Amino acid sequence: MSETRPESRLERKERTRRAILDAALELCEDSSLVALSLRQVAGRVGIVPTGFYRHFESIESLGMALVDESFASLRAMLRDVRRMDRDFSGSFAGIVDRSVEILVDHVDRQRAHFAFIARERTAGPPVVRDAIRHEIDLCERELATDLARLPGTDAWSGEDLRILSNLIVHAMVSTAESLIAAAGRPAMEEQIASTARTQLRMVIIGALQWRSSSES
Amino acid sequence: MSETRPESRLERKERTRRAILDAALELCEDSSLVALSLRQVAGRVGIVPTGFYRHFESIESLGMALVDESFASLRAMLRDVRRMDRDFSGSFAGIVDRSVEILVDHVDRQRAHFAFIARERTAGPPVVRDAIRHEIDLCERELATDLARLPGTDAWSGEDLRILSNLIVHAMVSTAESLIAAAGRPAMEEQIASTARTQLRMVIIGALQWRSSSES
DNA sequence: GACTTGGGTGAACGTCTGTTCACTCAATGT
DNA sequence: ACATTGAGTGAACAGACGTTCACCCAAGTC
Repeated sequence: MSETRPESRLERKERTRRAILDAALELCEDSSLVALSLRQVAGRVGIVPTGFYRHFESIESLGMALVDESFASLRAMLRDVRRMDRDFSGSFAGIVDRSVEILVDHVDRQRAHFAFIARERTAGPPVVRDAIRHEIDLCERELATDLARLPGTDAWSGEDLRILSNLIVHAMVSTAESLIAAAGRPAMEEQIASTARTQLRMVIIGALQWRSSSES
Repeated sequence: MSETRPESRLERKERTRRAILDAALELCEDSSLVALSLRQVAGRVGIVPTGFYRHFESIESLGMALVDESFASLRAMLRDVRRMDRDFSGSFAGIVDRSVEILVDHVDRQRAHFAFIARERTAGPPVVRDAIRHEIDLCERELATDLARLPGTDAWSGEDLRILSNLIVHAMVSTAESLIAAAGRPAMEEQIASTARTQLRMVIIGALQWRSSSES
C-alpha cells in the first residue's frame, strides 16, 4: 500500500473543488446548468449542501468556472492544430485531414467539456451564454489571423477572412455537436469526420475561387 | 363595442391552450424547457396549476407541442424559399440572395419559434432533443433533393449532396442563431445577412469546383 | 327543462429548493 | 504548546415544486 501522507489543507480543498466541477459536469449532461441544483451537486460530491458555498457563491459562478475549464480544453486543441500547422505548411488537404483528426480526438477525450460548451452556448444562464459567445468570437479572430499566414491567401480581404473564419468555426461547432451525439460509436464518428473533411475542402476551395472570381 | 358572442367551449379551450404555449415560449426564452415549471406557466396564463393538466400531461409533452409548432414555422419558411426557387431558376446568386432575405424575414417574425429550436436542440429534454434532431435531418434530406434539381449539379453524387446539404443547413442554423442574438438591431442583422450570403456563395462555388476537380 | 360533460378551482400532501446560522475539529502559524 | 483558521456539519427556515382529490358551474346534449 502507498504511504498515505496526511493531505494538506490546500490539496483537500482543491480535491473537493474538482469533485464539484466534475459532478456538475456530469449532472447537467442531460439537461442544462439552469436546471442544476446546488443540492444535487453537493449530494453527488458527498458533502452537505452548505459546504458548496466554501467553493462557489452560486451555481452561476460554478458555471463560469466550467466555462474557463472547458475553453482551456478547447484551446489545448487549437494549440495542437497550430503546432501541426507549422510543420505541414503547404498542402491544404494535409492541414484539413490533420485538423479534423485532432478535433475528433479532443472531442472524444474531453467529451464533457465540449458538450458543456455546445449546450450552454444556447441554453445557459445569460452570463454564461455571453461568456461562451465571446470566447468563440475570439477563436474566429484567431483563426482569421492563422488563415492569413497560409500561402496563397493574399487576395483575401479582412472581411473575407472574417466571413470565412465564421463559416469554418461554425462548421466545426456543428461537427463537434454531431460527434457528441454519436457518443463514441466509432463507425458513426468516422462518417462524421469524413463529412467534415469534405466540407472543409469545399469551403476552402470555394473561398479561394470566389475571391479570384469576384475581384475588382 | 363589438357584440360579445358567448364563447364556444372548443374556442375557449383552444384559447387557453394557445395562452399556455405562448407563456411557455416566453418563459423559457432565457433558460430552457428543462428549467420551466408547470406552476410558472399556469401562473402567467392566469389559471390554477391543476388547470394545466386539462391541456397537457406534462411539461415535456408541452415541449413536443412546441416542437410541432416551431417546425410549422420553419416549414412555412422553406415553402417560401421553394416557391421563389421555381421562378428564379438559373442564377445561383439570385437564389442565395432571396433565400437569405426570406430567412431573415422569418426569423424576425417568428423569433420565439426559431429561438426555441436553437435552444432545445442541444438543451431540451432528451425526447425533445431527438425530435428536433430528426426534423433537421429531414430538412437536410429535402434540401438535397432540391439541390439535385438545380441545373449544373449533375456531377454531384448522392454523398456529395448529403454533405453539402448538411453544411448549408448548419450554416443557416448558425445564421439564425446570430440573428436571434442580434435581437432586432437592424444594422447588425444586415451585417449577418451579408455574411450569410457570402458564405453560401463560397460554399456553392466550392462544391461545384471541388467535384469537378476530384472526379475519377 | 333536466342531465351530462369538462375547463377551471382551491385545499392539501410530501418533496425539493436556496440560504441562515451556530457548530466541530484537524491542519496550520506562532 | 497554544491560538487561529477554515472546510465540512446539521438543524432549521420559508418558499416553490408536481400531483391528488373533491368540487363548481356554464356550455352542450337530449
